[in-house]
Amino acid sequence: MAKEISKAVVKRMPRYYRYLGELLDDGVERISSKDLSKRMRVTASQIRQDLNNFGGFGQQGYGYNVKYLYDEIGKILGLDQKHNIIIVGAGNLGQALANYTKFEKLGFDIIALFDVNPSLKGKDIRGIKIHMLDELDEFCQENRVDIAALTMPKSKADETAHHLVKLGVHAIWNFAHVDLDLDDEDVVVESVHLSDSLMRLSYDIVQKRS
Amino acid sequence: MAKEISKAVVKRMPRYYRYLGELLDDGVERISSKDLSKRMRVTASQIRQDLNNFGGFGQQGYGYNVKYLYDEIGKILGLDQKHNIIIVGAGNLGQALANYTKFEKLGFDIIALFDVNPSLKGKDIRGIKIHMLDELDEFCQENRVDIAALTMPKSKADETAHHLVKLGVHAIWNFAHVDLDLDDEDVVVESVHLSDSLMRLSYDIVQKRS
DNA sequence: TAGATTGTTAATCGATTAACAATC
DNA sequence: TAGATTGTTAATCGATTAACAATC
Repeated sequence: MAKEISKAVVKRMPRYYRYLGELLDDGVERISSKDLSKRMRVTASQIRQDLNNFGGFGQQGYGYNVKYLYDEIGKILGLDQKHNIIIVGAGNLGQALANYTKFEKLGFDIIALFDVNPSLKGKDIRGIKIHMLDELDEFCQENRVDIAALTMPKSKADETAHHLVKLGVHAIWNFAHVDLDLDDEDVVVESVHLSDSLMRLSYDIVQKRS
Repeated sequence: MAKEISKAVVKRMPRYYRYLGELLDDGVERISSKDLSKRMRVTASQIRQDLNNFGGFGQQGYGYNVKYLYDEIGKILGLDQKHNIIIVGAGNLGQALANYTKFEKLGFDIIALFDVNPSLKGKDIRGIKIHMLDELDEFCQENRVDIAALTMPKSKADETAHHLVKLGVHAIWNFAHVDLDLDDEDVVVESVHLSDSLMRLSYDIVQKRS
């Protein structure tokens, strides 16, 4: 690729995608960076700068075509292709993710769950089978797995992550409360640390009081 | 307060807390910014700058006392006090959060769930009662509610958030996929947008391929 | 004391905002 | 055409890193 795009910019792209989706639903055909900036409460300058990292999607005097921009951002985010997800750890969080239909609409198909708990054997979530963990290797060999969501206790997360990488999984969505040590591996990791999020909220609460 | 501390710094504090907790568990008594920087893969300079926003917790020639620094960061994050959480939306995600015992250890007690679904009436999660939503007002009047976690569909989130603020809830942990419009309200909001996170992962996958 | 390491100032780097020529 | 609005360069702002005097 030409130039590396900064993390700050990438982080904002899903939000653009969301707002454009809403505009699309509302039947809005075109929007200027100025109007979008009002809705999103960011500067118009930032919107134009951000988008121009990826290409010139607008037109002088007109603004941006909502449908076109929505689709282009979708492509940037890889939403024009399907992704198969497996969930490793079929506890409450894993099951909650499997029940979430929103991801499917974005092209992310959850194709299996895995757990060590024998009481879950043979069960399924919305038709998505819960496998025993010892079936993981075979499953990964027989199916394309694009993303593995890690929803098991943190003590098992690092080990499992390394194992998944060996099985050919190159993307990990990490919900365990550890930083996975995969720096040398050919893998991308996105972590969701719920308790970190809760602590930030707690910090803001304390600040507001004082 | 003297000076506003930047969001970037605050965002890193939970991570420091986590690493110091691990060091504490490992029986490590003191650590230098240099050694911590190696573990955390950040610069020592950043660690010292970050911490000095809140005070001088270290000692020249010695480093930082792990237990002391851990406790101090805990105080900064408000973990020295208890927080009562209610979960509004007792679907899969809400139930998953209620089942998560980690939060309790950090001082966050989930005291009730609420839902509109009558089939959940009278049920409980680990002894935490699921109430019907029409009991929300009364509950908030009779109990101290510090944080409301919003785990309902996004169509109801904004309305519910406003209602909660009216009931005296000043902190919202938002899991709905919308930006709550509470700018004029005296409330702090922390959002967890799971699909945004998934899209960022997807972006990284596409990038790695090319 | 001498070595280690902080707290803090200065330098660098990157990200955001402002401005405006290009152009639809 | 005239007005609107982009794409892009320049200016500003903020965050990170480097350096080092202070001091345990």
